Amino acid sequence: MIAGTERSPRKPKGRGAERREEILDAAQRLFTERGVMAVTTREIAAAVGISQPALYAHFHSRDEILVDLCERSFRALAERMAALPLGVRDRAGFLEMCRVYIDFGLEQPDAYRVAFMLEAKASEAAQLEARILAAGLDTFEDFRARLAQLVDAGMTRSGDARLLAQSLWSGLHGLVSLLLARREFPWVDIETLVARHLELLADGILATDPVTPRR
Amino acid sequence: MIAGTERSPRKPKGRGAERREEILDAAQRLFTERGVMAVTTREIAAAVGISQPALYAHFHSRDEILVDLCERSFRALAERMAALPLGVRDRAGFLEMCRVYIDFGLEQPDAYRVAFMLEAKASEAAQLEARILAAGLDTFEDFRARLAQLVDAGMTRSGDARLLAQSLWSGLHGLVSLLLARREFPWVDIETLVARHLELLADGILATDPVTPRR
DNA sequence: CGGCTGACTTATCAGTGATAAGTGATCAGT
DNA sequence: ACTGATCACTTATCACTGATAAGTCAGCCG
Repeated sequence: MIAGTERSPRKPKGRGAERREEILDAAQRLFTERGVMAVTTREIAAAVGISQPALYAHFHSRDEILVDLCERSFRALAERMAALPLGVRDRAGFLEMCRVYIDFGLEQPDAYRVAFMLEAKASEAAQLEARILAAGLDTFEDFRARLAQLVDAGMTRSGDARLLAQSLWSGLHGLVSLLLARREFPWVDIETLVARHLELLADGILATDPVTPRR
Repeated sequence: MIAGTERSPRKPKGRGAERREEILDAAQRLFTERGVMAVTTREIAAAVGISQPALYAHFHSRDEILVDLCERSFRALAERMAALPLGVRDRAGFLEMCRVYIDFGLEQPDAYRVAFMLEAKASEAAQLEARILAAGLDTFEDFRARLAQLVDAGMTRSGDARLLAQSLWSGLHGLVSLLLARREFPWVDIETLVARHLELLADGILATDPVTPRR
C-alpha cells in the first residue's frame, strides 16, 4: 500500500499542535461518514497521512480523540448560544434559544452524538468521563443562566432555574437524540414536530403570558 | 425457563431454544454489570459455560444478541404499559402512563440503554436496525393509542395524536436518557425533577382541565 | 448396526487498539 | 562544525476482539 518512491516528497503539513487539529478534523469527518463505532484508528491515521501508532503521540487513546471532539462540540454549541442576545425575556426569545439547540443537533448530528450520546468504553473511563461532564457543565450553566433571566422576570411556572433548565434540556435532548438515533422512524413532518415540541416545552415552562401571545 | 434440572457435571444444561435464552440472560446481566461495549463474546460464553464459537450456533453475530435484548426490552416496556388500565382519560392517568415509562428506564437502565441508546456497528446494520425499529414501532403504537383516547376526549391542546405521541415520547426519553448517560451530573433531586418534568409535559400537552385540577 | 443431525469443541483467522524500539530531521550549546 | 537531545514519525509486534472452519460426539431413526 505504501509506495516507497514517494516517501521523500512528504511535506510536514502541520507541526506540533496543528497536527493534533488535523487528526481531530479527520476523525470528525470519518465519524460523520461512517459512524463513531465503525471508524478505526488506522483509518483516521490514513486520512491524515501518517501511520496508526503516530496518533498516540498526540492522543493517549482512541477514546481521548472522542472526548476531545466532545469538548469541541460543546464549545461549538456554546458559541451558538453565546451569539444569541442576552436580555431577551419573552416567549419568542425562549423559543429562539431552544431552536438554536435543536438546530445545532440536527445540523451537526455527528458532533451532537459525540457530545451527548457517547458511551465510555471502560478502563480509565472515569477520567475521560469527567472531562465530558465538565465540558457539558459549562454549556449547561449558560443555559441555566438564560433561564434564570426568565425566572427573574416572573415568566416561569417554577422559580427554580436549575430545575427548569434540567427539565428543558431533557425535553430538547429527547427530541434531538431520538431523531438522530431513529432516523428511519415514521416521524411526522420534522419541522412541524420541532415547532410543536417547542411550543409544548414553552407551554410547560412559561407561565401564561398575555404580553407575548401565542399565534 | 423449564430448564432441565438434571445438573450432570458435564454440559447438557439447556437444550435447543433454552440455551438461547440462557445466553440472553447472561448477556443482559453482564451488560448491566460492566457496560454494553465492555463485554466480550468470550465472557458471555464463559458465563453460560460454553465455548465462545458456540454462541454463533444461536446468534449470527454479537450485534444480534444486542438486538434480541432490545426486542426483549421493548416487550418488557410494552407489558408494563399493557398493565395500565385502558380507559383512563384524565390528567392523573396521563401522568401514570408517563411514570411507567420513566420508571422502566430508571429501574432497568441496561434494558433501556439497549433499547433506545444502541448504536449499530456497521455492515449488516440495516437488517438489524430494521428489527429494532419494528420492535420500537409496536411499543410506540400502544403509546399513541393511549394518547388518542385523550385526544378523543378533547383533553389535548393538539388534535394530532401521532404528533403528540412523538413529542411526548421525546420528552420522556430525553429525561431518562440524560439521567442514564450523565449519572454524575449535578442533578437536582431526581424525584423532584421527574415529578416536575411530568407536570411540564402534562401542561404542554393537556389543555387546561378544570375537572382534574392541578394540586 | 450405520448414518444423520445438531450442538458442541479446538484451532485459527483477519482486524482492532495499543506499545516498543528504532530512524532521521531539527536545533541549541559548546 | 560537532555533538547530543528532542520530537514526530516509522516498522514490528503485542494481546485481544468478533468470527469462521473443521472435527467430535451424543442421541435418534431407518
